[in-house]
Formats: sequence, C-alpha cells, structure tokens
Amino acid sequence: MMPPSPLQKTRAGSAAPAAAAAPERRQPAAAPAVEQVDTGYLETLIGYNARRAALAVIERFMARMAAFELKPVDFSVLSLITHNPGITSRQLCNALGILPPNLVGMINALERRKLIARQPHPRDGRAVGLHLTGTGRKLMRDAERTAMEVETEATRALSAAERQTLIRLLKKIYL
Amino acid sequence: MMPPSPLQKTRAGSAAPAAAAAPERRQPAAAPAVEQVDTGYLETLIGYNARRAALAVIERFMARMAAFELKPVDFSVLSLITHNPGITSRQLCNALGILPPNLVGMINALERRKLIARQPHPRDGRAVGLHLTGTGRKLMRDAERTAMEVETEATRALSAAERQTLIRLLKKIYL
DNA sequence: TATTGTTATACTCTATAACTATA
DNA sequence: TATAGTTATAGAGTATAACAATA
Repeated sequence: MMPPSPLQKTRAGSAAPAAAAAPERRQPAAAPAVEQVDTGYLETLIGYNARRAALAVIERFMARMAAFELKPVDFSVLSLITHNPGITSRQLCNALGILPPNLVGMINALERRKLIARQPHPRDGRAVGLHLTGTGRKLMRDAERTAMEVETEATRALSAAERQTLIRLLKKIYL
Repeated sequence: MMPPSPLQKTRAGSAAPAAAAAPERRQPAAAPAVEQVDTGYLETLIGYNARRAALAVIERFMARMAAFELKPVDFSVLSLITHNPGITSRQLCNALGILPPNLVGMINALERRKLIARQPHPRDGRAVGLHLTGTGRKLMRDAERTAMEVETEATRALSAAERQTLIRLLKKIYL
C-alpha cells in the first residue's frame, strides 16, 4: 500500500549538522544538507500519529485479507451484514461513511460472488435487505478469525490493558 | 469530507428485533428489518478505530487549514521543510510515505506560491535542497499555531495525561 | 415532498513505467 | 550500475447531479 519508512527520530530544534566527515573546515554560507530527518514536530500531532497507525494496521490487514479477496471496506460491509441481517444499503452508508453511489458497485460484486443476497424489505418497498448466503457465512467465519489474528499481530507491542486503553481513547476522539 | 455519522451503539450478539410496534402478531419467516445498526464488532478492531479517529481529526484539521489553502499533506511537507531546512524531495518521500511522482506537483505548487525555494544541494548534484521563504516562514508560524489549536479541539474529551498516553500507544503500533 | 437505490460522471489520491542527469 | 528528480499515465477512492420507484 505505502512504504511506511523507518521514520528515524531526532529531537526537535537541531539545525542539522552539515558535514559529518569534515569537522575542521569552515564552511561558507551555503545551503545546509539534512543528514537525519527530524519528524519530531509531526509526531506531536494526534492526526499524524492516528493516520500512521491506521495505515500500518490496515496494510497488515490487507495483506492477510487478500487470501479472501476482501478489501477493508468489503470486510466492513460483510461484517455489518453478518451482525445486522437485513441491513439496507442506506444503513451501511450511514454506519461506514460511504456515499450511496460508491456502495452500489461493492454490493453488486459481493452479490455476484454469491456471498450476499438481496431480499425485499419487510416494511419499505424502496429498500432492500441484505443477507449473507451460506457461502458468505462460511467465508466470514474464517475472515473474522483472521481479523482477530491481525489484531494480535498489530498490537504485539501492547499489553492487553494498553490495547483496551488505546481503543477507549480512540473512541473518545471520534464518537 | 465524509459524513462521520453518529454510529449508535448496541451490544453485539442480538438478532435484531423485527417489529417494535406489533409485538403480539406472530410474524411469518420473513426477512427481518434492522432498527438500530450494531457496530459493536467493528469497534473491537484497532484498525477501524484508528481510521475513524484519524478521519475525525483530519476533517477538523482540513476545515481549519483551508484558511491557509493547505491540505494535510501540504502542511506535513512544509512542516518537515521548516524543521529540516535543505531537506530533499527523496527525504520527504521517505519520511511521509509519498511516492516521488506524486510529490512533484505539490512541490511545484508550493514554489509557485513563493512559500518554498529550491537551492542546489551542497554535496549531491542530483538532489535539490528545499527551504522556506520569508513568506513561507510567516505562513507556517500561523499554520502551526492553528495546528495546535486543532489538537486542543480534537482531544477535548481527553485529559492531558490521556493525550500523552494515546500518542505513546499509537507510536507503538506503527514504529 | 422526501427517501432508497441507481447511473453517469468528475475529481482526487495513489501507483507504475520510463526518461535525464548526476553519482 | 545506482540514485534524484521528473513526465506520463493508469487505477482506486471519493464527490456531486439527476433519475425512477416508493413513502
């Protein structure tokens, strides 16, 4: 997806030593060169850190879910259908922040793969209820187990308590 | 950017009560309707929470930075140049996970706005050092102050200690 | 009149191949 | 030969307008 890059840290405020190999010569007032990139300032920002962390986890998630031919958004859609049988397209859009025109293709593709089936909505003739097929249920059992494995791998550096804390604090940001 | 949607919570595992208004009638084996979308399962996943949180903060960030005509990536680029005068395009790409072809247009646009200037690299004839202009420095003083205000707004629900903890845990995920 | 699902379409973001000039 | 910067271009993701069917 994106080369995450080591992001080596230096403490902020340093003016970058120009030439490490020639310490004796007085340099003219030339443009300095950067030896080690200082990302200290950006790393103080919640948005920067949250995005980097999300990308790191999602990259790992994508690698593992490729076996099921599921992108993160496909997994999210199937997961919501799994736990909300009969959910409508509109409800999916609202829950996931997807615009209706962009969901149509995903739903059609999942239906072509026989993972989901459309059924008439019991009380609203405009809406269509979405349901997993047997094949879909089987796939999602495996996919959700894999998702849990990804969780374990991605949060390997965290204790169980830290993992709980992280999720609690993230929810306080976006809820 | 994206309607974040309230994301009302219900506890997981419920099979969705079909008709709230007609409790007496025995319903035929029809497709159920979903009254309240249950996102409980997705909310147990770090990737989901990190992405939602990142989008929430970035949305707020974009709204405030529009006054400076800076998108998040522009701010990141200018901020790295600010704290690393003489940084090269390649170093920017590595630090931010941007592919070189996609950085060219951004750099050109910032140069056209007289916010940055290219200077020859002191030791590598292929590379170009990037520097802020006076205008760029002035803009970034205001922009970084605004970024700090966004931090305060976005983490309003967190204590200072929680904010520190959140950043520390996020770094453990992606570093 | 408002809403669900849909089509068409545009815009942005991200990714790959290939070129040039310098090392 | 390898790397920095660049061009062109393809693909994925996200956005708005407008329509038919139903409420």
